[in-house]
Amino acid sequence: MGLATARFAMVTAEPTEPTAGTTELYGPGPLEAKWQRRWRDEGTYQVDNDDPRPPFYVLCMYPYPSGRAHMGHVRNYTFGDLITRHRTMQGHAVLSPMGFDSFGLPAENAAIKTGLHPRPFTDSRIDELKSSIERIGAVYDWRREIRSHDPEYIRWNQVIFQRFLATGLAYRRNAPVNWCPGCQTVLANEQVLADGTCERSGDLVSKRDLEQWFFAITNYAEELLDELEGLDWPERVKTMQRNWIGRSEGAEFDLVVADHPDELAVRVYTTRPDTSFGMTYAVLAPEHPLVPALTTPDQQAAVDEFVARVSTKSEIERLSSEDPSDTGAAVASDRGVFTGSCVVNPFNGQPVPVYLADYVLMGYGTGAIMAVPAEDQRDWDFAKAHRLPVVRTVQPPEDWEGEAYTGDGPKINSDWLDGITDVATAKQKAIDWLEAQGLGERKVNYRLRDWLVSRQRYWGCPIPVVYCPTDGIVPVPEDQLPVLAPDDVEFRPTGESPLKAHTGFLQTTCPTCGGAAERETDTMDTFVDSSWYFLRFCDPWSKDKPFDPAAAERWMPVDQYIGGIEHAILHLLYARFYTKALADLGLGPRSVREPFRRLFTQGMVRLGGTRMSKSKGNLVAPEDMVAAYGADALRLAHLFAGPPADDVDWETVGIEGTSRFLKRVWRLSLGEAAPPATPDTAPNVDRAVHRLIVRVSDDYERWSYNTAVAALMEFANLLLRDGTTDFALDTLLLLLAPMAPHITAELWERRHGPDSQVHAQRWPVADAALARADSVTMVVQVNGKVKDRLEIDPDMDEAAAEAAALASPAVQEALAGAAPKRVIARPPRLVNVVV
RNA sequence: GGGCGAGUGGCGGAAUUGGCAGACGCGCAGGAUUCAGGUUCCUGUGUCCGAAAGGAUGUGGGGGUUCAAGUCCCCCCUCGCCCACCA
Repeated sequence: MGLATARFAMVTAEPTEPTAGTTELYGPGPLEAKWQRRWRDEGTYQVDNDDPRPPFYVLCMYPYPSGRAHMGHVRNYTFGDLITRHRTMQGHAVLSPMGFDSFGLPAENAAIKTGLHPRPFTDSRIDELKSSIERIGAVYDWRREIRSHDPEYIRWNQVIFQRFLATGLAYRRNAPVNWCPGCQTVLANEQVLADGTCERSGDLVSKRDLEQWFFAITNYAEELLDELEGLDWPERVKTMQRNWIGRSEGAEFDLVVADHPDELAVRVYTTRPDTSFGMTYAVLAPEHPLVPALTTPDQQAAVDEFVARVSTKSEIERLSSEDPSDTGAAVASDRGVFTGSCVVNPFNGQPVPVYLADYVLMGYGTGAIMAVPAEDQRDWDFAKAHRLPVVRTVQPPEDWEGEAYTGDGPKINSDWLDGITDVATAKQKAIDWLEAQGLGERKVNYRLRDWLVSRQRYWGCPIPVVYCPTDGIVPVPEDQLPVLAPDDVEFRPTGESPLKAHTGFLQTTCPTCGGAAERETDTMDTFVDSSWYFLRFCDPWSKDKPFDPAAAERWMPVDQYIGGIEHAILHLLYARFYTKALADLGLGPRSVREPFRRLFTQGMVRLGGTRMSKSKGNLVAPEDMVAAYGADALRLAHLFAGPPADDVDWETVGIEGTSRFLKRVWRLSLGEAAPPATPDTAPNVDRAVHRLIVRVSDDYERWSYNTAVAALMEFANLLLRDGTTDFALDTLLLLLAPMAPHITAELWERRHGPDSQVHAQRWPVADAALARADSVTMVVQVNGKVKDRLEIDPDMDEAAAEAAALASPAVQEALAGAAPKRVIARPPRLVNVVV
């Protein structure tokens, strides 16, 4: 080999090169259309449930159909598609379905604005998105397509709901919700702005108690937490879920109300039972049911005023400390009020005053706490504002300058707990004592709350129940499902579901007694639709049940799930809950308790530093890029831009580079860019091919597509220098095929004839012996500075490497006669001579 | 306030186990081909000194461990994301 030879070969090859006029230039347009048509018409990526190959399930989170694809979609589906193609080449039966999360607010809002019914609006958006997904060459088994608003999908959604209802997993209860007086409807937390106003009407949102539907996800809190352990998910996502579930261990016990005619007790929850001797007051949530009983006549006016004020605050506002005026005692003092009553601390028999405060939430624990200002900063601030005493029960370190001390330390001021030197032991002892006295018990609490699933919206899956004056809540029998919303409704900007005004839908008969009854007009949260679509994909043709558990067992769990980090909590948690619940109900396979074995969260596409989005008006249309450079170049540009998990800024994505590379591959493959390798260069090219297979295969496994593309570029440059071989060109096409599927399909066909398809080939395997170079460069350092580079045998041992290094003239010169103090030989990479 | 990341040329990034920092690409500069533009090809491109050979320096800042640190440890700075009164 050698540069001189290669250059010479280039020069001699020149006269045989076709002139510009006869060279067929790389023109991605018609070629990509040809292959996309063929994949679709031949059903290349359709896969049957009885396929004998080992199964592999790859899934991108199904999209909300917002019209033509944007760059985020392109990035997402490029990853999914290349995995589908790569795993297929590795011999798997790859299930790669696609569907659309087609219910939701935007279509309904558009209907209110334009009068166009959400269905045609949504269907045309789906068509647009679907065709632009196909235009980037992403392939799916379209026979399995799911649309959330499909009546068949609605049917099974409702069947599952009925099973949930029958087993108590779905229930209806009064709950404090965000109520917008302007829209006359309930809002999701996400629809309430940070300042407590409605995102649509701008009105101040208040809290209201309303009957709502819930799913008892908290039944699964423990399992949802424990089974995170075994999932191959990004640590970040697992941590977010752990925090969201929020397990805490502590104790619950009663505080008896002092001097009260009735025998009343307030139950409190604490994670720090060891600090009980430091309790100097107690606090109830303003909504606590004992508030009326504990309020004394002289405090009545103050309590009423306080409760009224808190109820106008949204929960978001209450839990937020973003308001800068929220710090300091002056403000804290109006965040609570004395009830006039006292409760007795069972640990020391002392009465302490009972307050109401907005920092205590009815929805967590028991809605009441014992307050220990010395060991809780919130209690400290409140105590200071209300001039309540502070009693430390843990000795802070000598240099402690803070206020509440929450760290470890010896117990003080705590009677029989004094002398214990650590908090953990004291906690256990305090709980043991409570249990022995029959006052309370050990208790685990979760921050996670039951899932509020009802929405006062039209464009969603109807909740299939009726309300009968005699029979109460009656589920619509399964043989009458699906309950579908009527089309002839009027969309008006009242904020209320048009179903409420549709008497034909609203008025019905009770399935039990046959009397007049009213239908539920609420629909389900769209997160319900996305909580089991991946199971339906396994058997979307099922006519008698949501899906066949055996079919689901074959494919599930999803081997590779791909989506955005924005779904790290809600969607992924709900989907996990559904999978467990369906398994327990016998609707899903019992062996599958987790839906997604491996999760990848890809980064966002930004433009000029901000997130690309329609509302920001900074979209770069992928179609323009596809038209100018082709889908393959666009896919490669996304892959090459950086690590898939990182955000990318479209401004820095160099589609020029990947476009140039593909043109080069085109000319190389057609024998136009470089001549065949000579007997001198061929062995080197061969070794490079084997090394390339090792490197690129490894990069695919570890999602390092940017370096895989770099390796392929480097290899193409090598062929340009050293000449081509058939083996080199074929391997280049095979390794590139999942990432740039069109150009590789075309070039493979040209090289091997119409009966051979690149995507049907097996993924190449390197010969380790041939991948081995027969000489490698070893660096020789003196005191850590590079003095020489030696070409050595890759198997050279330490002694030989040391000898070779010391024999180097450059090293001898650097040593200047001095004897080496130490020689560190790490062949074949490096030798360091220390003087 | 808490948690998790990240900081490497003009830019995106590479360095998988502590072992030649800057692979690959963009951009830029010079050259070849071309009537010209585009395309394609070649050469150069961290910074400083130097005509060159070569030398010095260099991964946010400071310290440490090591023959050897972008990588490990400690402190600090900056940026990003998530959770934010959960008792």
